[in-house]
Formats: sequence, structure tokens, C-alpha cells
Amino acid sequence: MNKPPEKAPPDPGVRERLLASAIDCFDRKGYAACSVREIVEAAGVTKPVLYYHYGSKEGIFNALMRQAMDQFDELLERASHSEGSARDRIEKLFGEVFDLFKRSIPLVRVMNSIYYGPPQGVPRGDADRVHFAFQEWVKKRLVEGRNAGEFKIAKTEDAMWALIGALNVATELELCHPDLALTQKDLQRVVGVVFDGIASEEGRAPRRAAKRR
Amino acid sequence: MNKPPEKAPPDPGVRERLLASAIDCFDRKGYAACSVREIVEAAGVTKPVLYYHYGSKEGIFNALMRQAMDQFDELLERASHSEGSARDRIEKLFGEVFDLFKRSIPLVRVMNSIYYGPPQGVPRGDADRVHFAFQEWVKKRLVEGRNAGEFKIAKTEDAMWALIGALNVATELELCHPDLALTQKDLQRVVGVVFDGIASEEGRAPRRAAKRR
DNA sequence: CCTTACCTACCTACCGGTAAGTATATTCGC
DNA sequence: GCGAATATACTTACCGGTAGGTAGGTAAGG
Repeated sequence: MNKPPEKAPPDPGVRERLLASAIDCFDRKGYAACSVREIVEAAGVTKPVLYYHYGSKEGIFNALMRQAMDQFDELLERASHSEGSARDRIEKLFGEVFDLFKRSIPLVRVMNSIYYGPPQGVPRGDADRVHFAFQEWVKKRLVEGRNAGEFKIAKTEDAMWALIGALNVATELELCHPDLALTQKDLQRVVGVVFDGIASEEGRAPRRAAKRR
Repeated sequence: MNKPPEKAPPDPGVRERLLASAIDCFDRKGYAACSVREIVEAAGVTKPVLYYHYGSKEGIFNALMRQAMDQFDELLERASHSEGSARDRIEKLFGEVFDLFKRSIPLVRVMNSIYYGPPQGVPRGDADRVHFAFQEWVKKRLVEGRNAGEFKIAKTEDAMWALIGALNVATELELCHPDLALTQKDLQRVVGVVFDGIASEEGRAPRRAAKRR
């Protein structure tokens, strides 16, 4: 990270450098074990600069979370306009979510540790909202697929949890063992096991290849 | 927590009180955001007592992890002597693991946050070993079930991840939303969706009720 | 002149860990 | 059996360092 020239004009990249430095630090140590001093040093500025731009240590954390939520919201928004069979649409969204996660591993690791783990002094923010939105989206597709004769489902929530579990397990393997991580093809096969479990007779037709973007 | 009488004979319960206090604090705030001072105050002793018994802050954390690993090892050991169809055995172990987790939520929450999240200054310890042992166990049962004609599996790992995903998603819901947590029956049904996805024709016989202990 | 962006120096509080000591129980040597 | 030595379990007071945050100031741009 380059240190800006002393007393030069305002540095347009400070905010971004602080964010990058913060997520790197939070990912390596967790929120509570990261000091503001370390974050600003890596960004090449002084401590009050962080307070100037983000208000507090928690402020910069919230900015990172907001960034992540916005990206996820966009994905969901696009997915609500997608077309195809229920299965295809779910597979497509799962593939895109998995891609997004793979591109944002440090952020995902930090977010998950706050959502499923101890709070460490920061609130969960909007995490509940996006989790529930995702669950609702999947459930809606399952209901549509059942109504269209694609699935035979006794209880929608069961199928939803089985599907989300498949996506989560792939994500978590990426978090704890990047060397053993599943590929997109792997994920689609694991999700495919779940789909096989809910497929109706007509839904058991030979499986299409999952569409990629 | 009762404070021991001043200058009384050695207190036999100090170690346990410290452990209970530590897991409570780690669960509420995470490892790094918990201070030794807070842990010992809640246990009704002074700081050097923790260092006397456990050597360091990390020492008491490791003692907690060891406890958890031991419990899990016992479960796996017992499960390797269980009998029944592959599916029954997997369902039984999953039910017992889920029960153990439900009885140890604070510990599970802390362990997961270290395993899947940023390290926070403590090593992962034996977590890899138990995760891999569990995966191996499930995989073995799947192979047995396939060889016995119970399952029709293209790739064992896919089915394993789908099953473990189902167990994990139930566990994680417990961690982040105890108010919405799945019951044992819920879990068995979610796992059942996965089993439906790998069942062979004969394996599609009407499902037995999962045995409870 | 005002606003924006940043700096140096500092604040209070607290961190993990330790030194030196005390109290009690047990063991050892006589 | 008795006193000294040792082991165990705990205390008060302290160490050096650092945590998040702030006061007061300067420089550049509009």
C-alpha cells in the first residue's frame, strides 16, 4: 500500500484502501482482534483518518457489511427476473451465489463468523434480512416447481433446507479448507442429489446441463 | 457463581467454574473480545488462578476444545459399533450429533466461529481431525449402503456433502436463530430428502421410523 | 472564508501476563 | 509425634504495552 505524498491534495483512494485493509485484517484475525492502528498502518494513513471517514471501528465494519449486502441484493433482484424451470432457476442462482462467495472469501468468512458465531462487539446488521430473503426466494421456486408438477414435495421447508444446506456446505468447505474446495460442477452435483430427492416422475427426465452465464 | 470463603482450603470446583465462565464469555463475545479479567471475575477468583490452572488465556480455550473433541470422539466411537442399514446408522448418528450440539450450543458456536471464521489468535487444534473422521464415517456408510443395494450413488462424496450439509444447516439455524430452530423430526425429514435422492429402487421401501435411544 | 482531508500528540482505560507473598495440606526426617 | 520442608492453591500489586477514540492543528481547494 503506497503512502500518499505528505500534505498533497486529497487522496481519492483512501476510503477504498481503508476498506481493503480492514477486510484483510478482519479476515486474518477477526473483528475484535484487529486494532484500528493496524488497519490504518496497512492503508498508509493515520488513525484519525479512519475516524474521519468512517466514524469508528464499527463504522468501517458496517461499511463492509453494507457492501456485501448490496452485492447479494443485486443477485437476488436479478434472479427474481430469471426464467426457466424451477430447478434451472435455483441451480442458476446457486451457481451465481457460489461464484460471488468464491470471489469474496474474506468478506464471507467474516460475515459468517459474526452471523453464526459470537457477536464480538458488532451487531448483525442486515444479515437476517438477506438470509430470509434468500430462503423465501428458494421456497417460492419450490412451490412453483411443485405446482408445475416438477417436484413432489411433502414439506417445502424440508426441501429448502436441504438445498440451502448443500450450498452452505460447499461455501464452508471453501472457508475452512480452500485446498479441498468444491468446484461449481461439484456443487451442482451435490445440489442435484437433493433435487433427485424431490423430483416427481416427470421431473426425473434426464438432467439438463446447468446453464452458465 | 459463589465466591469461595476467603483463605479456605483448596476449592475443588475452581477449574470447572473457570471453564463454565470462559465458555459463557467466549459465546457472548468471541475469544478475542473476552478478557481474562472478566472470566475470572465471573468465576469468583483472581487472575493468577486462571494462569495457575490453565497456563494462559489460550490454555483455557484449548481445555474447552479438548472437552468438546472428546465428547465427539465418544459419539463416533459408539457409532462405529452400531448396527442396521446404512441409512439407519447414518440417521442415528446424525440424531445423536444434533442432540449433542443442542446441549452444547455455546461451545459449538465458539468452535464453529474459529473453524470457519478468522482465527482470532487461537489455533484450530484438533478440529480438522474430527471433521475428517466424521466425513470418513459417513462416506464408509454410503459405500456400504451402495454395495448392499440400498443406495444408487454416482459419486459418494456428493451424497456425503449433501447429507452433511443437511446436518450443518440444522445446526447453524440453531446457532443464529434458536427461536426458529429445527427439531429432531425436522432434521430427519431434511436428511430424508437427501436419502430420497440416493435411494435405489429397493431402498425406496416405506421408511422406518428413525430409532431413538 | 469555509469546507474537506489529513496530521501529531495525547487521553483514559484496559490488556495478558508475572513477581512476590500467604495459607493450607501433605510428606519427610528425626 | 513433632517440626521442617515441600507441594498445592490462592492472593495483592504490579509490569509494559496497546486498545478505541479525541483535541488541536495545518494544508489545499473552491
